[in-house]
Parts: sequence; C-alpha cells; structure tokens
Amino acid sequence: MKAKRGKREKAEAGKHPTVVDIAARAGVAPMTVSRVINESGYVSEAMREKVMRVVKELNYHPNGLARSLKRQSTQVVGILLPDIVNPFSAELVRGIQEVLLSRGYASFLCTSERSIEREQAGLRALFDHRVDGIIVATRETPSGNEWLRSLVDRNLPVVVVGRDFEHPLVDRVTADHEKGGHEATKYLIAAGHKRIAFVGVSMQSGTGLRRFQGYLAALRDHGLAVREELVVGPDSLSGPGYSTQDDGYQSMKRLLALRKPPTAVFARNDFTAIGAMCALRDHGLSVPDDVSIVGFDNVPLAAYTSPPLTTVEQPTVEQGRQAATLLLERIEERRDGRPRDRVEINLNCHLILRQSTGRRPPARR
Amino acid sequence: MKAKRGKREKAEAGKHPTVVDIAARAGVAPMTVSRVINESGYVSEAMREKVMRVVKELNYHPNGLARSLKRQSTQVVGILLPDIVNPFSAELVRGIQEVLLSRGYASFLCTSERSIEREQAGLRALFDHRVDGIIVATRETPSGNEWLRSLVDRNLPVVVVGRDFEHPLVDRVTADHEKGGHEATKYLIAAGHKRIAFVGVSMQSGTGLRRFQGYLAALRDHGLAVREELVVGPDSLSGPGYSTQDDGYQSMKRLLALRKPPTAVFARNDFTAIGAMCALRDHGLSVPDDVSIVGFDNVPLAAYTSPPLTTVEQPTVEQGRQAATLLLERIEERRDGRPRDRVEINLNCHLILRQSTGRRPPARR
DNA sequence: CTGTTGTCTGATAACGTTATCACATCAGTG
DNA sequence: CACTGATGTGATAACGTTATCAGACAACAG
Repeated sequence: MKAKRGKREKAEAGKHPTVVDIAARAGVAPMTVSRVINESGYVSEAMREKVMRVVKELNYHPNGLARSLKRQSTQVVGILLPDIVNPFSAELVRGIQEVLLSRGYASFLCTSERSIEREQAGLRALFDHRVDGIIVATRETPSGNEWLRSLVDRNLPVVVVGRDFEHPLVDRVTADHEKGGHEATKYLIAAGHKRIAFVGVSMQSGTGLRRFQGYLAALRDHGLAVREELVVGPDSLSGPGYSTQDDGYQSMKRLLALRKPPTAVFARNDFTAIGAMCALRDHGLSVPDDVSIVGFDNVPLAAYTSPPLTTVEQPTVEQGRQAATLLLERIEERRDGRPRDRVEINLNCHLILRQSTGRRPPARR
Repeated sequence: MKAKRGKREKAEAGKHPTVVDIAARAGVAPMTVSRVINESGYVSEAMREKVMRVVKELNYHPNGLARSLKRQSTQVVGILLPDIVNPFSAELVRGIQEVLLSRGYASFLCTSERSIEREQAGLRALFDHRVDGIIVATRETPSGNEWLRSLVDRNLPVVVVGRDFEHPLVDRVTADHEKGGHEATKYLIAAGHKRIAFVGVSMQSGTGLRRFQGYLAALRDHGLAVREELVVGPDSLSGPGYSTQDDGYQSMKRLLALRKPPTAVFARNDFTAIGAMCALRDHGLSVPDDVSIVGFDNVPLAAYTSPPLTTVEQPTVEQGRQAATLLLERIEERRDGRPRDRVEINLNCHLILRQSTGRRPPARR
C-alpha cells in the first residue's frame, strides 16, 4: 500500500514512470522488467504477466535516452534534406522510411533550406543525439563537406544521395542524370530540332550540372554545335536561385529576345520548364507548335501543366530504399567486422512523353 | 605520456571522447570540463583555456543523450507533419525553425504520409526520445487524437497547427480558412457569378471543410442557393485523396457534364484548382473567359499556371512562428509554475488577384 | 551422490553527463 | 583576527536503462 502511494505521487507530479517504479510495484527487480519489455533472456510466464500488467497500468514507456545511452545505439537515423518543399525530398523520404520502418528504425529529418547555418545546426543536432547513421541529400558546399568528413571520421555511417562525396567509407546513391539529360536531348534531336536550348544551368547544383553534361554530350554525339547563347541560367545576381520557376521564366525571356530563338528547350527541372512555358505563353507562342519543352523530375504536377510536360523521371523512391539499405548495412556491420568498401549505385532515368514536345520542329526559322 | 597513449587507443577504437577523457588529459576534474563547455559556474581563465585546448585537440562533442538524460530536457522539439511535399509544410517548418534556432532549440521532423501507422511511429519516436515538446500539423484521426491525448496527459507540451484538438493544455494556431473561403466566394459573387461550384469537398481535411463553410456562408449572405450538384469532391472510392490535382480534374469533368455547368469554381486548394483548369482546357474552355477559378494556399506555382491563378494566401510562415513561440512558452513555464490557459490564434488570409478570374461572368448561360 | 545443463531471478556496475554539496582560497570589513 | 562573501575546484550521486555476472533451483545423466 505504501508503495502504491509512492507511485501515485510520482504520477501526479507528472513524472514518467521508470523501470524502478514498475519493478517496485510488481515486486520484482528492475532487470526483470527490462527483460520483459525487451523480450530478451529468460522470464517465466508468471513474471511476464505480472510485469506487463503493471506496465499497462502505469502506461509505461521506456526512456529512449537512457536506453540509447546504455546500448550505444539509438535505432534512429538522421535524414538531411536540402529543402522540404521539393517533391524529390518527399519521395526520397518515402523510400527511406519504407525500409527503416520495416527494420525497426525511426528517422529524424532536418532541412538545410539552403542555409549553411541550418545545415550545420541540423548535422550537429543529429550527431549530438547520436543517431546511428545519416543520409545526406543536401548540395555540396565546402563547409558542409568539412562537417560531413568530421562525422565520418568519427565513425558515423553516412550515405549520400543525389550528390557526390569522395570518401572510402561513404556510399553513394544517385540517378544517372547525365544519361537522362542525354536521352531527353537525343529525343529532341531525333524529332528534328537543331536549335535546342538548355535552361537553368547552374554551378550550385551537382545534379543540374550532370543533366547539362548529358545535354552537351548528346549535341556532340549528333554533330550539333553548342551555341553559347542557347545555354542560359539564372540572372547572375538574382539571389541563391530561390524560385526556380522564375529562373525558367526569366531565362526563357532572354532566349526569346535572341535573333534566332531556339525551337526546343531542355529545362534543368520541371519547375524551370513550367516557368519557361509561362514565358512562352506570355509571348504568344505555342507549346509544342512553336517550341518544344522537356523538363526533368516528373513532379506530380507535370502531368497537369498545359500542355502536359514531357519530362525525365528519376526513380526517387528507389533511391531512398537503396540509400536506407546501404546505411543499415553499414550500421549493422559496424558492430563487428571492419567496414566494407564504398558502394556506388547509379539508377536509370527514363523519358516520359507528353504533349509539350511535338513530333517535328516548326517549319521555318 | 601514459595518459596520452590511453586517449590514442580510445580514438583509434573509433569511440567518442568523453568528459572523463578530456578531464584526464587536461589534468582536471570532469566537473570542471562540464563547467567550461557549458560556460556555467566559476572557472578560472587558466583552466578554461587548458580545457578548451584539449576539447579542440580531441574534437570533443558532448553526448546529447547523456546530457539530456541528466538535464531532463533535450532542447529538441518534434514537428509532426501530414506530408512533406506540401508547400504548406515547408513554409510552416521555416517559420518554426526561425524561432527555434534563435532560442537554441533543434527540431526533428516526422511525417505521417497520411498513414496512421507512420504517424504513430513518428509520435512514438519523438516521445521516446523525450523531445521537449511537439508541434502537430497532421490531420485529425481518432487514433492520432488518442495518442496525442496520452502524450499531453504525460505532461508533454503540444501545439497544433491548422487543425483542431480540444484540450485545455493544447494551444492552437491556424489561419481563418472560413473567412478566406468566404472572401474568395464573395469576390466571385461580386464579379457577377451566380453558379459557383466548390471543388474538392472532403470530410478528411479540417481546413478544407472550413473553406467550404466559408463558401456556404458567402452564398447564404448574398442570397444565393446552394446547389448540391455544384459541390463536388473526390470520387468516393478513389483512395485517400492522394493526388489532389486528379481530384480537381475528375471533379471538374463531372461539373462540365452538367446541363448547366458553373461559371465560376472555388477550389479547395491550388492543386485542385490546377487540376480543374486542366480539365477545362481539355474541354476546350477558356479560363477566365468561360469559367473563373479561385484556388487556396498561393503555392509558389500558382503565379505560373496558365493563366496565373487567383487564390487565397494563408500566412504560413507566421503560423509556424506563432506555434513555435507558444510551444516554447509552455516548455519553459513547465519548469516552474502551473500551466497557463489554452491559447488559440487565428490568423487572417487574404485574396490574391491574378488572371484566372475575369471581371464579369460569361454573357450567356 | 556428484556433476552438468537449462531455466529463472537479482545485484551490481556501467553508459556520459551534470546538480549538489563540500571544501579551499582570497579579498575586504569591522 | 574572526567574519562575510565571492571565487574556484573536486567528489559524489544521480538521470533510466541494460550487460554481465552470480546464484538458485530443477531435471537429468553418469
């Protein structure tokens, strides 16, 4: 009875019950409680029931902090995303969580929102809370890379997605953006286009750059010259490329001001493509009759633009799955053997044909 | 020298250095190290420097788990989001983090992705890791509410955003969706429309419902009858409303099949509106000449649709800021006094006029 | 009967911090 | 010189869990 009062007081004080409270009330040792809630070791059925009754009664939940501290493992992985609004992030997370959840891991997301300060704060928080590993999808920055390296050197498993990071212990999962860009461009060439612009070139984005390289390679492969005036990016100083639609819009405006505007446009991503389409419409031009447009990413909205957008799809969910799988491998191997060699996975993209690309280029020009 | 070897061995084993390691190497007590890294209590300048040197040398970072366990506070708040792809989520998080970061808190995001299982896993992970408080923006579900209640009863500060949750200790921040819906509808009425449809009605979404109520109230206030056939939602069994664009598309199709289709459409959100516009285009109708459309949310893309979308903007970042502020208040007051009364904040929306609404309804019909 | 094995339970000591107390030291005050 | 109060340092004991060891008892083989 006295023990009961003790418990009551604790509960009323708003404190969480602990193994000790459970043990006292059930009349067993804390270790036995631990064994019951973890289903580990030998426990007699009678004990088990007695303990479980009290656990339910007090609505006990083990303290993850204490548990993680003792176990030296949190069963949590961190996910560091460039920004949250990006459909890519969403799909990626879905793929990651699908794997994690099935393996008993939780995940905490952090976003850098393109701010170095936030990226560091995020990494810092994840590391300080001793997540078991981190999946990183932010863009490369010198300071970000430095931080990342210091984490890896501290033996924290890391996998990067959609970006690069040279380190023998860091796996990498990405889509083959270059090949995707190559295919998109090749398709435009095959449709008869000769003046094909690339919209949204930017040094900031590794994936964007690889798409651009695919564009260049395709032109080269088909004997077309790269015309500098047809490669446009965000206005030099228009900030850190915040609104990609706006990039597309402004870039397209500049293309349309040329003496010989392009008959086809390959945009760095769908949002850029949408911006470009908007500029064309404002200019009284038709897609695809006057200009064909191809985007990249196949965001959900791409099927609902006017006209629906031809675009390149990358297997985002699958990238998430692969990244999570690789990370868990590293986490679990870390316990015993020595780390395996770096793995690099490069998944294929594929072109999705819709109505923003015509079968043939406009007759004149 | 011997001490040095000891450290080396630890470092090589990939273990993190601890206060004890630092203390041993600096020749002080662990407590002194703690005081230095926390800048608390009295420490002489000489000690401070000695310790800091070793801290830098071993690249020491305090173990957040141990610290949190001891301090009974993690300086982390959890954010539970309905889905991550939503622009609303992104802006909300930005507002929240703006406040949190400045107050020294980190945040971990979890997404439910409309899955009850994931929502629970997320809440569970957050709670188990003893976050100091949670901001919840998921939709209401019976089981979610039950979980939430149990967390609140355990004395965990909770603030809900954009949804409801009746509890004397849970603050609520939201935008006035009803008023926003009212204004949008009023605007269409003032432009002369009489047959105004509502697209995307759904019992699932609290905010959507409030927008719908605003629509109803506006019709009533202006003496217009509510016509049931003009209120459409997702096809009964087309899944959990996954693609809102598709909802808009299908719903609009059905409206166009009516003998007397509407001359204006108020969509539950911008994506629905975009889907509806797409259906109109496929039907050979012009926006706004044949049908006017108003959306809700003012997603970044809304300015780039064709034509650009008239929509209602809700102050999302501000909701984030307010929610974070309220939560921190509760977290910090919890330390001493008794909890304050529930606060409810309702922020104003405002209409953004673009080209999807014409000044006057089409002449005939 | 002794020894072995398997099952069950508990005591103890960590995990890495920090709150708290206790003890020194030193300056200034009356 | 005794007293106060500020300053500086360390020992100890938690926070809530679990790994590890050790003991107890039963069943069974030799």
